[in-house]
Amino acid sequence: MTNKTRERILHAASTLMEARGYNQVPVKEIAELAGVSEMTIFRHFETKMGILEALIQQQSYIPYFEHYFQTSLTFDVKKDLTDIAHQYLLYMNQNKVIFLISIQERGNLPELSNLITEANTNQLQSLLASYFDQLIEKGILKPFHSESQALIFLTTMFGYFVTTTISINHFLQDQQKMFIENYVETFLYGATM
Amino acid sequence: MTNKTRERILHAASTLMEARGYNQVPVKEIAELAGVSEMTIFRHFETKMGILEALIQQQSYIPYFEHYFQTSLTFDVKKDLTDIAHQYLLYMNQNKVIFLISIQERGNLPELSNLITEANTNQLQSLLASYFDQLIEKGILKPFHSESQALIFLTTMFGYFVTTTISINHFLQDQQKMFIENYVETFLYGATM
DNA sequence: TATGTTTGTTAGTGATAACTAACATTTTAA
DNA sequence: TTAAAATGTTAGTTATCACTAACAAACATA
Repeated sequence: MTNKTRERILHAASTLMEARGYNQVPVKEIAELAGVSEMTIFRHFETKMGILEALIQQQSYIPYFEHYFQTSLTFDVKKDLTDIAHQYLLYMNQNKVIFLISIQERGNLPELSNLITEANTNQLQSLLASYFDQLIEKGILKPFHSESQALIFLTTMFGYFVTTTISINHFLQDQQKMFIENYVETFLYGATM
Repeated sequence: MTNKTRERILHAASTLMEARGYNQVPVKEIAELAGVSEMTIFRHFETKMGILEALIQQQSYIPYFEHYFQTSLTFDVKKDLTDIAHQYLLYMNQNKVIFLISIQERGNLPELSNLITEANTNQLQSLLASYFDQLIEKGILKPFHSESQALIFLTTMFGYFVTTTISINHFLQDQQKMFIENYVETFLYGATM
């Protein structure tokens, strides 16, 4: 039962903190939603911060983008970029709670922001850039600065992620496919005639 | 002296809240930075929320993008888009504190998010879309769905804004010019040969 | 059944922070 | 100079909340 209790607590914490952040969710309320007593939480996690740390442990799964880039590329640019965009959003949505809390607690836990931005930019960006470099060599892409273009591509997807994350219904989740489709098209072929 | 005191308080509050948000900044600390006593703050603003409201009043200047679109367009697409991007970032940076707090307080003050996203998407997006429509008619742009393309363009700039806002030095401020330059280029002419 | 493990209950501690009250001091302007 | 307005000081109230202690109840498993 211990394990299920722990999961219920983490799930409750995640739900509440996604909506209201870390500081604004009292432990008592997490306990209520999880259907356990407050004491149980402290016995499991010691401190409130312990809950957050467990959440980070549980949610910030660092995907092997390396693996993806080594195995799943087809060098059909359109297909690849579309897929990368979806993969990226999948990853970011899994880290949504942590992302939101990292903004909120940026004063207290600056390391948290890095968890997101590290993987976000550093890792993915350089992988994407070297993919672009390969395409440049193949004569498919223009000989631009690949790092800059990777940054542009990921920045757009990041903007999409943030928009869907902070505003409830600003644009709907099932518009995602269309957004990516349109964006990849423009990114590759431009808006001009 | 009243006016200067008020300004000093608001300035101190803005500085501290930009770094650490609303809840995590005690009134006492705002008083210290402003060089006034805590009582003075309460005499000026009644409650802590009063400070935030005054900040919103002061900072969320809603720019007349309409005016801009009516007067400053040259229909040199590259030039226009570059300029629009800069204008947009200027606007967002003026609302930076409010943007950050709106994420943090999204549980308590959901209306706040709208201040940003309203002007952000609704107003600017449709203005940009109709600009695109004109360019499509002129045969300069492809006959795509203008709203979608406007969304893409603004989403990228929004992503850039959020990145520079939440991570201290993720990419530097003076890279802005280059980022916009690169992005406009790719947006217009695409990444492929 | 017996025993150890997990959970519940209750009452309380200590820290923080928003906000108030009352009075003293300084500053401003006529 | 003098009165009013603005600010400072201090001491305290109240509420919230993380966290603890001690004991009781439920539960699991051997």
